[in-house]
Amino acid sequence: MIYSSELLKGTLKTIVLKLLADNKKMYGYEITQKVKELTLDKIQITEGALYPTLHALENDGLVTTESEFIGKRVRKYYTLSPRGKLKTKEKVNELADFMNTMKFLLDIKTKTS
Amino acid sequence: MIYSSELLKGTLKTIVLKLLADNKKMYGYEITQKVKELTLDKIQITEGALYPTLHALENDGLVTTESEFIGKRVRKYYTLSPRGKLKTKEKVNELADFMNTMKFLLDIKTKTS
DNA sequence: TCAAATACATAATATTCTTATGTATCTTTG
DNA sequence: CAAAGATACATAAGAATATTATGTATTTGA
Repeated sequence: MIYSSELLKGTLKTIVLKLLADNKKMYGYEITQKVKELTLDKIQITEGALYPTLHALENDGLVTTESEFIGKRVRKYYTLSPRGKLKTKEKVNELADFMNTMKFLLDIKTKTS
Repeated sequence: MIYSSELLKGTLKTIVLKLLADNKKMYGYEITQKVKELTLDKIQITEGALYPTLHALENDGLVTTESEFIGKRVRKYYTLSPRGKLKTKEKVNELADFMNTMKFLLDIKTKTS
């Protein structure tokens, strides 16, 4: 199963931040592969979604970047800034809370109010 | 806490379908209030999001409607069609699965691959 | 009586994704 | 050794789905 695309909406930024928190330093393509691997292909981040998201995180000062040459090809590493680390905790907590709320909503068997 | 707005994206349709599955017959305003109540004000569905969603469900044949007059004011009830019931199960299962995957992603402590 | 709540709806705008396209290098395999 | 596939970046057009604003109207409660 691959999830219908709308589910990812609103969670991509949090996923990226969390991966950076766990892995210190990652580059874009690596992030797509890591997510694909960890989710057994259920979540496949497209490049058209990822790169703009990474650029937005950089503009917001949540990550810093450093480019490295691997042969002749450039590779752009992203690292969380101190503010990025705080933001990650907030976003992860919020998403965890949201999922608990959703779990409750989806399990309710109440027939009347 | 009220969740940042992007989290709701992609889950609204599922929430509405699930509520209709549990309560047989509901009208729009009632749905907004029920969600607000069940989530302790954490999720507040806006009318601009809800009504187009309900209309889309109707166009897709997932719900049927019947209007009723309460005094001089109209109230439009929504009920799941047979296809809507099937669709609800699919969507709820998919979202539950997605949340498990996200839970795993957010909990991982792996430092390297 | 007048504000707040109930009840519907739509339009303009914003956000955030998909899909398509572009460029270029590196690696594997027949 | 050529060609396909993987690696690696990026942006633009379009779609989907929400917010915010606006509109209409009735009912309720302080």
